[in-house]
Amino acid sequence: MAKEAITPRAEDPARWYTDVVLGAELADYSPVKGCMVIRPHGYALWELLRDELDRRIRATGHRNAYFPLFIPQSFLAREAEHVEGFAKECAIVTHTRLRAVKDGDGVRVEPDPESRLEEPLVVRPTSETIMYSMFAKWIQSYRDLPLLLNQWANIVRWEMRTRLFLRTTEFLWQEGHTAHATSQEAEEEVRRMLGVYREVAEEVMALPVLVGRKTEAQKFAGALHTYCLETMTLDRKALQAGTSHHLGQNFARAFGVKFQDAAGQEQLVWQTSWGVSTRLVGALVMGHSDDDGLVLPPRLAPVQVAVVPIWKGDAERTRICEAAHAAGRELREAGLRVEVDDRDALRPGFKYHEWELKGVPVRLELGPRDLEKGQVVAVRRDDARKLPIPRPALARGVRELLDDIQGALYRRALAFRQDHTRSIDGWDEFAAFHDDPGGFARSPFCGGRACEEAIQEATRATVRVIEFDRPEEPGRCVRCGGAAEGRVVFARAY
RNA sequence: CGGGGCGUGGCGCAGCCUGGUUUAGCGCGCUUGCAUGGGGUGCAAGAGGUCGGGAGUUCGAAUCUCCCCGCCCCGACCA
Repeated sequence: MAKEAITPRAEDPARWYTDVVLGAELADYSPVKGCMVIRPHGYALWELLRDELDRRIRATGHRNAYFPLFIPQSFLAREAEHVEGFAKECAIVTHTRLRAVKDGDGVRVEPDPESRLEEPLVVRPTSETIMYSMFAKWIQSYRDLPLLLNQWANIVRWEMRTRLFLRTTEFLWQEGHTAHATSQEAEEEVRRMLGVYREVAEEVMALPVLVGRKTEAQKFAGALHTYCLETMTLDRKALQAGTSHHLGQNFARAFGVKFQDAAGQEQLVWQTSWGVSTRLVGALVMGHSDDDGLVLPPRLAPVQVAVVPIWKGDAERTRICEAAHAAGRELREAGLRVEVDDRDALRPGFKYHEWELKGVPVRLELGPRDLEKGQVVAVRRDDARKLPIPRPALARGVRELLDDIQGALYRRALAFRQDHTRSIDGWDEFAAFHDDPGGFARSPFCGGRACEEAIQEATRATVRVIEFDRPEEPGRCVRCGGAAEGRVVFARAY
């Protein structure tokens, strides 16, 4: 029977996650600590996700641009909170040349002292500073506003502890940066883009998310306030899936991003920034996969359908493979991403496991018996159910199946989150909850920073989100008993 | 940065405590051939290792000692 390729989630969620990512060939460890190689299957997934996001970012009026990887060190220092937030995780370029030095029998290289830079360059941990230095140059008049830019880029944050996709030293992301004439316009922008993220998360990734505001302690360094999406992983932790910041005029002041309004008055712009990253791929794995490997929502699966021909002997092989390729062509013409697995020397069972490991939503089995009956046997990745589809209705049948799986994955994830979300008012129950079942605790919170720290100290849980749609519900803070306006969501987080 | 674990063919490990019958072995994978083919296929033949690095102890080191390096996991920090 089956060889155990993957550590069961119940046994060790951390290893399970790593096993799924490596086994599905999404990524691999790189020679550089904390960095990863995104393999073709993982990159294809990212590209599909990127396209979904990019389309919506453009549709909301933004244009793509590209700013440099390197930022003058002094730029980071211009906005006080921002420095504090990022100083501890920056990679710095100090030299521009290597030189070869004889070392015993061999040669080693070292930075050439002659090439030391006068001002070191920081490898961008995010691009606010370099972008806004340019905004200051481009924006003169209220007629130049709003400025709506987006950039697809890699960034580097020197994290102490990394995990494939969820937190890597270098990662890929999209960062939107906008400038507006009024605070209200900026606020609308911040919420609009959060809505875009929510739509992609829920409709494309089939991941239900909570949306709302971050506390002072959790917001972006340099922002007025931060909005976010939080999703629940299958080990019941919270994972921040996207953020959208109202930057106010903090950076405008620091970089002199000013415009003349219609009345001829000079004013500082109001700015926003928002981003999602390759972490979303991790969220996807953490949100749907099982002990057999990756489970992908059809809308993002690089391979939506794997056709596995089943034959006995050479004569049959030709016939069956022909039929399998014909089915594959038909599905491709219907706009689906299809792989026909006609590899010889591998038995069907092996292929089943392999495609399951890679998360392919639908597998089609086509053997002599099916050919006879004029059908194809479809097998769903999400619940392993098999159902025959009459050959003439193939494309329509598969499409419907994919749509059904997309919906089922969302509902399953939503039910999981609901099952592990609890309203908790008392401290003892609250403290125990995060240890034992774990999940999201909706609890009254006073909003105090010290209180939040004390809670984290005691339970390792933090405020993940103050939901937009929370009911007004005066109560007593779960920790200090002080006045609380309503409940916030607490959880341990990635 | 603290705690734990681990470095032995591509991957996973055994051997180490008690140094020498080890020419360093096993499973998986890989190559070739034949058979097989509706849930991880069988047989046969092969390729592949300076035992993480350095120094030391010893007649002799994968095995003992010291130093260094790297990786994974768990915490503090973070998208």
